[in-house]
Amino acid sequence: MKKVSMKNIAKELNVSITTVSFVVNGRNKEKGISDATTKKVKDLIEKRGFNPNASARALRTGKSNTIVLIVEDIANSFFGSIAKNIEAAAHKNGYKIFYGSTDNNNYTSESLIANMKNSGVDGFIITPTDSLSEEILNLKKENIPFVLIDRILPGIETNNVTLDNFKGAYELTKHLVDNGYERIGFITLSEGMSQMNDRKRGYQSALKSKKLKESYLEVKFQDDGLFVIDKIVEYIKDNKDLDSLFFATNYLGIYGLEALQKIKLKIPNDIAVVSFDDNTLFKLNTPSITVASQPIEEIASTSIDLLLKNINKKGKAPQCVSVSLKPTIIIRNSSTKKKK
Amino acid sequence: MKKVSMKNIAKELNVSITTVSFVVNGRNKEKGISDATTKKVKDLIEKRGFNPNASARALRTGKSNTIVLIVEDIANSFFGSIAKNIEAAAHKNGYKIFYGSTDNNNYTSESLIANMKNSGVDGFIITPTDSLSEEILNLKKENIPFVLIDRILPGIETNNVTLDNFKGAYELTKHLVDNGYERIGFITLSEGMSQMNDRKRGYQSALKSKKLKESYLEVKFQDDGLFVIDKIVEYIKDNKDLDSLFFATNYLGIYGLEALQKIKLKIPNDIAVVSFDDNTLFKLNTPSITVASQPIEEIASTSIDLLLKNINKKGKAPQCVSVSLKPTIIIRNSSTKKKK
DNA sequence: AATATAAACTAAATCGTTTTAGTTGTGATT
DNA sequence: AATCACAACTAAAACGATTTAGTTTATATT
Repeated sequence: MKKVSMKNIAKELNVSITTVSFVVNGRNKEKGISDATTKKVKDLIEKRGFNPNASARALRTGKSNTIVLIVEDIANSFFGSIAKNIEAAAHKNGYKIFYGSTDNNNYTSESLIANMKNSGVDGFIITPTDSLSEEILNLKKENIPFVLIDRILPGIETNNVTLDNFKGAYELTKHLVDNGYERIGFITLSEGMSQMNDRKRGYQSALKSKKLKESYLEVKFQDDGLFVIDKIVEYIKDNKDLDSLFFATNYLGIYGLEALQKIKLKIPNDIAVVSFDDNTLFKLNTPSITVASQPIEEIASTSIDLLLKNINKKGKAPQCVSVSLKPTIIIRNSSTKKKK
Repeated sequence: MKKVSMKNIAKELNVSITTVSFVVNGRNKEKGISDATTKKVKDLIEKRGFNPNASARALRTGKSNTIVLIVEDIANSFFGSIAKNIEAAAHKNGYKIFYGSTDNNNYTSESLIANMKNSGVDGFIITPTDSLSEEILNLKKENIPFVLIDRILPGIETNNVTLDNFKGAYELTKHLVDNGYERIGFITLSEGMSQMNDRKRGYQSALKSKKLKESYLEVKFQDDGLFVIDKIVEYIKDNKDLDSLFFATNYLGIYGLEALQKIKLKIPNDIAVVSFDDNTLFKLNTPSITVASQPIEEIASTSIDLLLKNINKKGKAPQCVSVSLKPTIIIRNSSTKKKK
């Protein structure tokens, strides 16, 4: 059961390794290998079950047909779905995918990128953490193709595909306001990532037009779930005048539901709820939750397309393209008209 | 911005490539490189930002520090969480992870494994589809380390870590019976994967001791969600005597909740519900759903440990070890005592 | 002075491909 | 008979590491 290489095949057939290589890569016509020889080689390859060694190929060509997907958390349904879609497209195009979760930790992100870079990957799709600028600039400098998703690094020009977070948050807030809610609490992360900032701006902008007061609870991404739930409970108790809550991201929304369950507040009569990001839980919850939903398939397909385009034109002018996709507001039962 | 290789470093310092290699791999003491030379090399490596080329290394050593994780569906929270935990352990041990989703499709699984095999990966963690025997036997024959998770292939001895599915299903069914339910519908997949078969046997065994009648709905994994929901609705309507439902896997449970919502049946008064696999939705649902929960961290850590152990003892007697982990029954409000 | 021992280092082969710059042989053209 | 064109093929370098089997130099031992 010894390894079968081009060398073996060539020797057994009394042809050169070059010939075998040409046939393997389908360049036999182009390179003037006769049909007879081509067939001979193909047959033996089939018989011996030969498969080219990827490391040797990558070493020689400098191309590994591998891309890296770095997300915040692969166990989160939003990123899981993105990963699923990106995977499908990648495999269809002959690429394999390394993945990694950052947990929004900057150090993790850095070492993830560093490690992968050494592995000679062809490109990156990255959900950046907020202080990843240096690593990202390095990627640019080294001319390694990459695209940022979900959020960007302000001040750095890159390929990126994001959501129009401002619009989503504005419309979600506007929906609450239109339904008569006046004290809307905004629960978000304290880390200053661009998508969160944009959502905050959207919320603020919608309030400002009606001259309503802002109210915030900020938690850390790293905080333990139970701790976050307690924080939310505390926040609600400390702000009795709140008539509605806006959760800026899906897991905050889920923690929020747990918190409200814990203190037995009824949605929407005691307090209305809206959240960013859709998922099955929000759809099936009693009551179902109003959300700003992201076009996951589109995010995935756009980003992988963009990356592959960049990989293939390697060397050419590395133009940066920014894609902003539109959210869909899905109105459900957690935010029905406020009863006076 | 040209590539920096050992060759460059060596030339610049007037030492041999060998010396550089020894230092890079921390074998300087062992190989009798003087402290002065070692420092000199280390300093320049730092200065130039040298990183060894992974392809060259893999080509020469036959080891790529890469493993493959093949799951049913990375977007499913169960597999997403497994992936997250495996990833953490892998990275800690210096391994990168390729991932792939099979969607329970045999052809996809096969080509996934074939592709990855050529990439010279060090090992596999696989959620096998039901007719993957040939590929798996090939892996054994080629002496490539792998471990099966979640389910096994009957008749093939492998490394594997699974749940005691019989026990979980038995206890979940027993719980329903103890609470007075007598007509329990079992909703499962028609594909004959081992974990599903075991769950079915557990259900049957629990019914048999009380001489209760069995009742089944089988759907295909590939079926569209809306179609499955309709099937469940139809099944309930056709079997008016059902007083409870047992969903054999988490997404079936979720479809089940959608179906019950659609026809406005109240849990547990109209019909009780239990499901395999826990998740946030089941916990937060109104009412919360009774489940058999799998020890995800343990599944992940056990399987990666087992795989790494196998990779490291390569060549040694390839003993097959089977680990069966215990489920936890979490009793919630969807299966309270039946009212007569 | 010859020899042994140890410390510090290195030349070159090797892994399995791809690719450049050929070579060889044959038949047609002058 | 010499030249040319073309088809069919190939030798060998290169990619960037690891590793074996050394070599060289200095010091200690007889």
